[in-house]
Amino acid sequence: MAARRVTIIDVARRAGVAVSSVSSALNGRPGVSESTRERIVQVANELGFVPSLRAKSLSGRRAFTVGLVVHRDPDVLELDPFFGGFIAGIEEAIDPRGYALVLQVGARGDEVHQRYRKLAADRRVDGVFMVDLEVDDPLIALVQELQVPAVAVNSGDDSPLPAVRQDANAGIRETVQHLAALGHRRVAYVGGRPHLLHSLQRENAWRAALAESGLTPGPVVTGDFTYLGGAAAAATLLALPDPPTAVMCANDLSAIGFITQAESMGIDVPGKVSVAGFDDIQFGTYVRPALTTVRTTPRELGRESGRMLIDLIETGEVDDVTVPDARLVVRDSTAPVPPGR
Amino acid sequence: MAARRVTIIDVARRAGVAVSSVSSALNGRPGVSESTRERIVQVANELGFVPSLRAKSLSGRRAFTVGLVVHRDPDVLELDPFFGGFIAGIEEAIDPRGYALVLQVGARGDEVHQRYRKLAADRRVDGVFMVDLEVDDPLIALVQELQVPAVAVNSGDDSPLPAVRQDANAGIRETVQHLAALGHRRVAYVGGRPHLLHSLQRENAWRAALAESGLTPGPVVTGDFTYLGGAAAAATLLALPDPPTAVMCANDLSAIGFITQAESMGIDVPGKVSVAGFDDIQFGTYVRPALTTVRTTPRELGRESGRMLIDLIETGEVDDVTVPDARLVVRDSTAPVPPGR
DNA sequence: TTGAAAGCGATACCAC
DNA sequence: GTGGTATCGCTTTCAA
Repeated sequence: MAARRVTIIDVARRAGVAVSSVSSALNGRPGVSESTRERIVQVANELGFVPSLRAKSLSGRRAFTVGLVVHRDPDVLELDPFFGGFIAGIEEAIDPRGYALVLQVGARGDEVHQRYRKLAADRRVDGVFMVDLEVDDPLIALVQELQVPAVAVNSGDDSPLPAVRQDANAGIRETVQHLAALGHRRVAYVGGRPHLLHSLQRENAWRAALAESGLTPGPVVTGDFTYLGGAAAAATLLALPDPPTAVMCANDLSAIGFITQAESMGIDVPGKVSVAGFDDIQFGTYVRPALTTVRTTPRELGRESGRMLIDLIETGEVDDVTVPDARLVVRDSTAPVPPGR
Repeated sequence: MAARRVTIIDVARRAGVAVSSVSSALNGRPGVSESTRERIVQVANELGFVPSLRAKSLSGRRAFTVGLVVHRDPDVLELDPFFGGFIAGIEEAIDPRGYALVLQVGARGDEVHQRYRKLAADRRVDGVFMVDLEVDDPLIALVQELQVPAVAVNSGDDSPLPAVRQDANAGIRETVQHLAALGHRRVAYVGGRPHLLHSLQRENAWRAALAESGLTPGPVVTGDFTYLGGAAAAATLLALPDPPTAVMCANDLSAIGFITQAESMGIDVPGKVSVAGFDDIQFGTYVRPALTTVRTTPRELGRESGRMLIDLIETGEVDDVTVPDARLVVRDSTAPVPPGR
């Protein structure tokens, strides 16, 4: 049988002080002389006192827990480069501060709503991360209604929620400039799931960058961030009477799908068409040709999000944060425009 | 400002009964007449009463939370086919029963130990999942010492912990039989990280299956479950004076690495060498040739693990469970042995 | 500065 | 059956 837990009362008794003094001493609150504090700390260590999280939660009205609801199909999750790093980053930030992460997965929209409602009703978490935000996402209104502290990841500039962002613009601009410098004038775009905010952001960045380079947008295919979507886009774009000489894809997975499809159509990459991705997944370094892409840093995003959320929970306010830009990584899937095009 | 929470006292007052009766009524405990129970439930609904999880935790000595500590590098996680499905499965099982999952990530061994210790000291979770078990894993002793209920996933047959297993034997036997039927006599093996229990299990299964088919084991390369490891194994095995005509890899990722390396050495797959993987990751269906592999079902494992862990927490004992066997999926990376070999 | 006592919101035991 | 109350282990007022 487990020995009875050492409680704050044991510490108080042993140190010959009141429990309130122990509490103040151990939580660094004022109201105890330095000498008693030292004695209390000493005794607490001797006794191996660990304050009960449950009791703290009940009396302190905090769960010391934050939540992440992943609105995605588990199968999609398998190929997702974001969450592993993001979660690791969150952990780095919250663990030292005594918080833990509750993770929930749900594919369907209504399901996700229910998760948030339940999380809030149970007061299981003190705050939540909002990722994969959609345009006019109803979840934003939901967490506001629920009064749950929340930080948004890569939300729009007009986010009503505190936000941490990694700007895609810089990386995409670099990519477009890189392609332009290689002589490409007809640059197509393979988008991601259109209602997702970051799909829009990326596409807008692409348009803006083209304009800056004095180019007009090439054909655009609406994709879905999947391998198969990228392959389908290749089938469409490369069958065009005047096919693009370069393609920017909304993520690496679709870029890889695009490349595979192109090659199976006998169209060489990057000989006939240059392809660039976005994310910098590991597979991008393994495929042939190795993928030119924009490197994002989910771990930094997670770390900053975690820090922000806890600051928000504990102080009630935080400033938005921007992590260093996503940057272009040039590999082998982009090359000078073929002669005669 | 958030309205004051509706408590059990409010419900009791409104229903004109004692709080203890409300508690009994709402938790389906005996000791209340059917009529008062109905009235209480009615009132609770009217008032929108949601019992406080925090108070329940403190008085009921349960956190209604279970933990998963992932002993892995976040970068590796990115390509891992297991956790997405596994976590989704856990959730399916625990959410309806009122539990949530705390996820922690840690790469270094001592770090992981500390996580478990902290989880236990804080009593943050009521139980934990043990995955990626190593041979003579010290974590098993740790959770026993810590007295934390735990279920082991794919542990050895002599596990001191309740376990849920998916047998790799059947699938690997099928694979070997498939290769044997194609005429292969010289079947190599590319292993996984050697101290991991499931690496051993898979290699043993391979040996046993070969023996059953009357074949002697081909060359074995110790891998590490990575793409690069698979590629390195190909470089080694295919440079042998008498190279194998077929290779079984400990997982799909290394199989894909193997294939890529083989082809870059000008050795056709499956023309010159057949390659089979293990896991059935999505990429396996995208690569050319599409990968012959053994399909595992992490989601089922998660679901059963979740169910078991909660049963264990609530009843103190459970029986081991075996989910349906991993099965062979034949695609294009395996073919008849080339003539003359 | 220190200590006593009132919450926090349930569960569970024990009278009646 | 039902109602009162001690208990879980802290935090936080408020007197002394």
